Amino acid sequence: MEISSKYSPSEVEGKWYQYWLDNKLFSSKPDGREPYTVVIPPPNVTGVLHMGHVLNETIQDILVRHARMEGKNACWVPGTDHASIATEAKVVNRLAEQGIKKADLTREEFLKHAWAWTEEHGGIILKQLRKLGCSCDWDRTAFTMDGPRSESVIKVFVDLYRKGLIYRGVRMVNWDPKALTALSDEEVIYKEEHTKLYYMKYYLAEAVPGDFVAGEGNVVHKDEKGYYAVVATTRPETIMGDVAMCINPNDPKNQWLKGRKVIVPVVGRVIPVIEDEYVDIEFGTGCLKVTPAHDVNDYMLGEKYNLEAIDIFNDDATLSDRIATAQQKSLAEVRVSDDFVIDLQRYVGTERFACRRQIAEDMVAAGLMEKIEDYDNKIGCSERTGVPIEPKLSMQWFLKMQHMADIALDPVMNDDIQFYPAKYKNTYRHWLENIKDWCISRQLWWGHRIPAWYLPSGGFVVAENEQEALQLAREKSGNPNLQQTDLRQDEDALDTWFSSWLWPISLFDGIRNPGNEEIKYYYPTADLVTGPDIIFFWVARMIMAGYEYEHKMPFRHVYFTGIVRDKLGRKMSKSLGNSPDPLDLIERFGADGVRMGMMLSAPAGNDILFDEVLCEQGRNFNNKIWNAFRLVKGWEVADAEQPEAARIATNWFAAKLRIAAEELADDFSKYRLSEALMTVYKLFWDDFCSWYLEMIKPAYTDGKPQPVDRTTYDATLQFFEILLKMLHPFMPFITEELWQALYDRKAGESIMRAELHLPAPTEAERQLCTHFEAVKEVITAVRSVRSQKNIAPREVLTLEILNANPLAEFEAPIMKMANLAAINIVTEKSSGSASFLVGTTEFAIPLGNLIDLEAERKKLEAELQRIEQFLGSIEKKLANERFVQNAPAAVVEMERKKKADAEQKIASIRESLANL
RNA sequence: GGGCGCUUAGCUCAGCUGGUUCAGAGCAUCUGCCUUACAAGCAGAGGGUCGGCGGUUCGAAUCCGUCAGCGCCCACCA
Repeated sequence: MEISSKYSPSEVEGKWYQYWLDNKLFSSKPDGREPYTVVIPPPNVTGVLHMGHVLNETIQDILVRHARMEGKNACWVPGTDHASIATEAKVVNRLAEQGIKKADLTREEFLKHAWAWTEEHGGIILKQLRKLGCSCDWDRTAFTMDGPRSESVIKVFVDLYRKGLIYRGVRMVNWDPKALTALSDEEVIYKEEHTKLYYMKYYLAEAVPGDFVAGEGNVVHKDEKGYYAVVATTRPETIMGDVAMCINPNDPKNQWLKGRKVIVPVVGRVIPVIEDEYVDIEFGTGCLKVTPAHDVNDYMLGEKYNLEAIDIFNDDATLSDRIATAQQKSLAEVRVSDDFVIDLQRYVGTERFACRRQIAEDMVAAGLMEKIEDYDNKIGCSERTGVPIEPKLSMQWFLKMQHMADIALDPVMNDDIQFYPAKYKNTYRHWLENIKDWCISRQLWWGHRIPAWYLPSGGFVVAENEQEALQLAREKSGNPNLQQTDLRQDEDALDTWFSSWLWPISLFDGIRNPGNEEIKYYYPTADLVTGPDIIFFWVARMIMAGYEYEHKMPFRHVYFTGIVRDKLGRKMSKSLGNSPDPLDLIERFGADGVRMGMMLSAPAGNDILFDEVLCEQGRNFNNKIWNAFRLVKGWEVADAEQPEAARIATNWFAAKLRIAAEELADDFSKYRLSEALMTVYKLFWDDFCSWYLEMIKPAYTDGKPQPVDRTTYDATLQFFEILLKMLHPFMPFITEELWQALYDRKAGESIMRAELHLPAPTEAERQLCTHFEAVKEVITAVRSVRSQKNIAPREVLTLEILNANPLAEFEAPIMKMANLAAINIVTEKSSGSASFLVGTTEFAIPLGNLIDLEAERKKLEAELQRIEQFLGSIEKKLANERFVQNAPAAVVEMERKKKADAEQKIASIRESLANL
């Protein structure tokens, strides 16, 4: 049979994926087996596959396929996330391209567009996962906004509301002025920015009799317009909302300001100087402007001192006309000199940053600005839209988190739920111990609408549906004639994570249908694979929901992946253009090659420096496997006696497989998947191909290959099958292709469902492998001599062993692999031979006049020096009485043996030198 | 400002409770080979004062302290 020497993934991958689908090999139903459940971290429904997904999904598929081959009932549930803010933003942009403004649409019209978009793009990513080989149970594909999931979300909202854990209130929230919605604290990312620090003059409102007495550390400012305090701020535009100035009562510089009133520059409002130890004496001038509507801390001060909050912005962060109204009002109360006032009307409607520039300019012109300095500052920005968030007072829905934190902390700290790597336990604890209530409402349409209905008479009811709402509303209002149309449902949607936190439960319908067969069987899930960036957004909250609704952990292990970076360590991004298209990579290297490339560089929790050459390595490995298969299947088989070398090789490799299986199991149990892959990689390439196959390869006589004996052949096919099984979780396609071709298989059979159980290695097998390492050393040493002396591999040599051969039982493979004519035990080496040591045994290869005596002497002398040095250090150690007394006997014994060995080696090298 | 982590070969990383001749792996590099499975390959080789300093110990890549560099997370300094 003629098979290409190159493996061609594109020809087999599609075929086998379809085969798996056709035979329902991914599907799972509850049965008597141990379940192994994984729920996919649902990608955004409109997203496309990127390298981060490739990493994440490959890991999950490896775990799932591995569990399946262990005989577990593996169930990997796929699905997508509606990603409310991201998707809504995309839809808004798309509509804008068509000249449609969201504001011009009704909610219903907008949602129609959003669903159309979702249907158009939704699921693309799931199709792409198939190319990667993901073995998800596609019949279970879910969407966070499909029927069952939406009902679950609403049910949970109502339940938590009735438990008193959800409340509605006016709070300072993170406002995204682009998306026009509130965000949770977790959705705000802080960015370092170069800004300015503006020092503004707040003149005293009252005339002061005489001069202030300097001293007492008072720092007093005065100019022709009078005395003034200086306030430093990064946001001069917010002075329009100033209602107080605050100093630290212990600040010596500002004692003179105690009890005074000052004039807000530009605005002309007269405000009190209040005192609070919150103010940092060291920062700026120690004077803080208080703007309760636009700063979280100021808001707290406002509450404490009962100050008015003047909201100066519209929702889109343009200046509201309230600033002008407020100015007129305050000027009507206390008239101040025009020197300090500018009509605020001119700022109404301007954008916040334009306004900042303008007001700073105006203040400089009016002499109200002391100075402006450069300043580095951290600015909170919206995770989704990127624009700086605006702290804003608004009415929102919140979930009380203390109770949730209480039930979610212990299980992680005491390892009921295990994190890999464990360092994230700290991060997790810190967040839970400083938990804040979760703002769950979003001013968006794309999402689960909050199930609250407002009554015409005021107040609201929370219910699972309109009928129930109406009934509750009638009871609450005491008006039995109340109609559906009298009720107005809350316009807001819920935070996306308010649905994803239920994912491990809602996928098995555990919320709507508690205690059903599926939830009982599949929950808790086994492993969650996700990035540490969503540990708070998602992981922590799933744990909370898990304990609240199932009273059990949602998953037993969490595997945190790293971030995929390029080989220079930069994050992959569209703008850098350093993010390869996974489908293109699959095209070029095959899915198996890409999977391997990804895994070779992916220890849990460390960032992954992705380099295409790793995929190349994966492709090369596929090719190696392919060619090993070609070799083995190309052999003719005969009923002949098994050659000695093959017999030994077979025993050795059988032992080697068991030891490797043990290592693999250990790697898997610790989620060290890269190591596991490397273990199989070396097992296949080095041990199987370079050693085993070479040892059993039938000889050629008369230019024709001899047939292989049946015993060896059968063993080899078995080994090959085991190797394929070990490789299958990592490289599903090529292993299926070859597994199918290795033996005759029944229709519908698959390596996917083949089980892999190897017995633990026996002590004798371990010994065998240890001895065999010495065999390899001898063979390598002979080859090395060949290489140094330029002796062709096909030229037959003789090997001499001084005194006795400790590897006597391995003569056959040594002769074959080193291409020797004979192995002779000698008491004295032939003159003119190249010698080497393995262990304490001396070997020599007679080379006649090929030998370069001088070079040989140099080599031996170098070796002698090295060993003498080594001996010296050991002797010193053994001469140290404290070592001999304190170290464990075994360690001392080992040192004595090292000494004896070294002495023996020195003796034999000296002898060789003498013989030269 | 707090917390966590990292620093071992040219690159990416192993090295678990200090002691098996412990300084390792893969890739890359160098040398020689188109040897009848595979040149996307075969055989062989070179390469590191384990970030610096100090300490504990009979013994330190491993434990402790400290310094330097890098990274991540959290935090209301305007």
